[in-house]
Amino acid sequence: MAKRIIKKQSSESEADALVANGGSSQNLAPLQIIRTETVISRLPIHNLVKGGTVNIQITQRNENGKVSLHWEVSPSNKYGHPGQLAYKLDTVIINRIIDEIGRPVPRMLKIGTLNRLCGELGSQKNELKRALQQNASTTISAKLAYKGKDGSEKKLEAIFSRYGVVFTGETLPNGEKADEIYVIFNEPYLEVLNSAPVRPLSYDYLRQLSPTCQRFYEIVSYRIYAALKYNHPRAKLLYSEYCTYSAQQRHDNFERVRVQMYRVHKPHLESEYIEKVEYQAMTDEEGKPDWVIFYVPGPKARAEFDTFNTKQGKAAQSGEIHERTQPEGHSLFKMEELTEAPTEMTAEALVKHFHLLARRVNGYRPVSRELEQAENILATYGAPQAQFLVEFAVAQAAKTNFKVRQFGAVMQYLDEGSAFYRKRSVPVEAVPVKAEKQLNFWEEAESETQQAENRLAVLPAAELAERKEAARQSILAKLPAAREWSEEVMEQTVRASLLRELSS
DNA sequence: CGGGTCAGGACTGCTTTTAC
DNA sequence: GTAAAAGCAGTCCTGACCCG
Repeated sequence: MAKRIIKKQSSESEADALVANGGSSQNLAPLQIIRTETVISRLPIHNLVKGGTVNIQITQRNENGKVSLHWEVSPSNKYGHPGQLAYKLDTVIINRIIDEIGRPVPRMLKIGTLNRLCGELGSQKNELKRALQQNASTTISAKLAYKGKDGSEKKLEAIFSRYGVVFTGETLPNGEKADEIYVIFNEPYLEVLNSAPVRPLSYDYLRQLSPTCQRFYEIVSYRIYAALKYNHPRAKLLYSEYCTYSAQQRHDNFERVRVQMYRVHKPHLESEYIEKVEYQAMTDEEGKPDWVIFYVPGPKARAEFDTFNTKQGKAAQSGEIHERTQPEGHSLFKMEELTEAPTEMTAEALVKHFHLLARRVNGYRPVSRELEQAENILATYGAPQAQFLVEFAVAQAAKTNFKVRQFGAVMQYLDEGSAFYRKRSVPVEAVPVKAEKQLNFWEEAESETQQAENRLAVLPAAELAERKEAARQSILAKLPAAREWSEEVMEQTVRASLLRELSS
């Protein structure tokens, strides 16, 4: 059986070829942009931390308690957990060859000789061979849903290894002797490679980074890209999720976190991919300390964004678009829940954004009065400013220890936030909240709100009416559109205002 | 070409020091 | 008091060399 080869510029008719030449005979000048699939590459497989063992197991449930994402990586006892070299091999060599070949990806890919790959990665031959064996022998148990590049709903439910390896001189499935090293993709992985959206990364940049810094770049680039696309000043990333998706150790002491992340951030700050890093303390659902990390994109990120949005990059954008259009309940990753901006800022999205930031409630279902309030804000201020106002309100409330619980509380900050928004040259900083303070924050919130409600309940009728009227006038002064609100919405907003007064 | 050995370097996590 | 940087120890990687 004759071996069929796909050249770099393969024609459509050749696309189903059994064997592809991954570039061993071609110039290996790196591409400026590499497009990688957006499903499996976002989840951790490799142990990038030296000196420690990692147990990669992620399970996420939706609001109904049903498993929406299961991801478990089981390395081979014989070859060990794929580490840094195996990671570089996947991201620098194999992903690049896949990108060069284009879609559909053939089942069998020629990746080169040990010597040449060693030259590319600067490694020893036996180490490289082991890295390939580690990648090939590591099994993944996955259950997840994703959106295909054609927009269709896809599922990945399988226990699989991504590919097998045939070394030089060994026998290929077609009976021939391998003249170089080949990887043979297994069906679940091949399906993802051919159906998942892709997203662009700067190949030159990721190549020069150390593995942990490269992984950070892969993770944060989604957020940076989104922040630039939607013209937001900062991108956000949860520390806990960074740790989960990079398989790095998670600390609960801020000094540890800062030092750990300092090293990860350093090359990106030096290269000006990131201009500024800020932390905001919070707690996760289990009450463990966590931090929202804000990143101000630097000139390099902007230049990258511009490149991706011109010539070569245009074709590679589908990935980042699809990641933001996951229908509710089908979100692949929890990481998406803190994305800087939904594709379209609807009233529902705005309310959800508020409850996520203010109360760490995921998948909140807005009630009608909240939707009405959000619609009013959107109509008055427009989507970008509306989102800013929500974030501003949450930050300002944290400053004064006001435990915002209802969307109506945002109304209190509209004029102040709007003034800040107009002076965009003056950045609104994240309000740093000490971890130890934050630990008890929400525990206190319940009782404080209850106390405020108790105070409200015992107010003399005359004083209550007076306070309500003052609050109503204040809201109307701040937000002329409030004149159009229903009585119920106005009542709720006034009530939120009074609770704030009484809890301070 | 594949594999083994080994000294030096790189990286990570943690602690301590320094600067403000 | 806090943030940034330096120092340290342990582990793993890297590159050179050698052998079959």
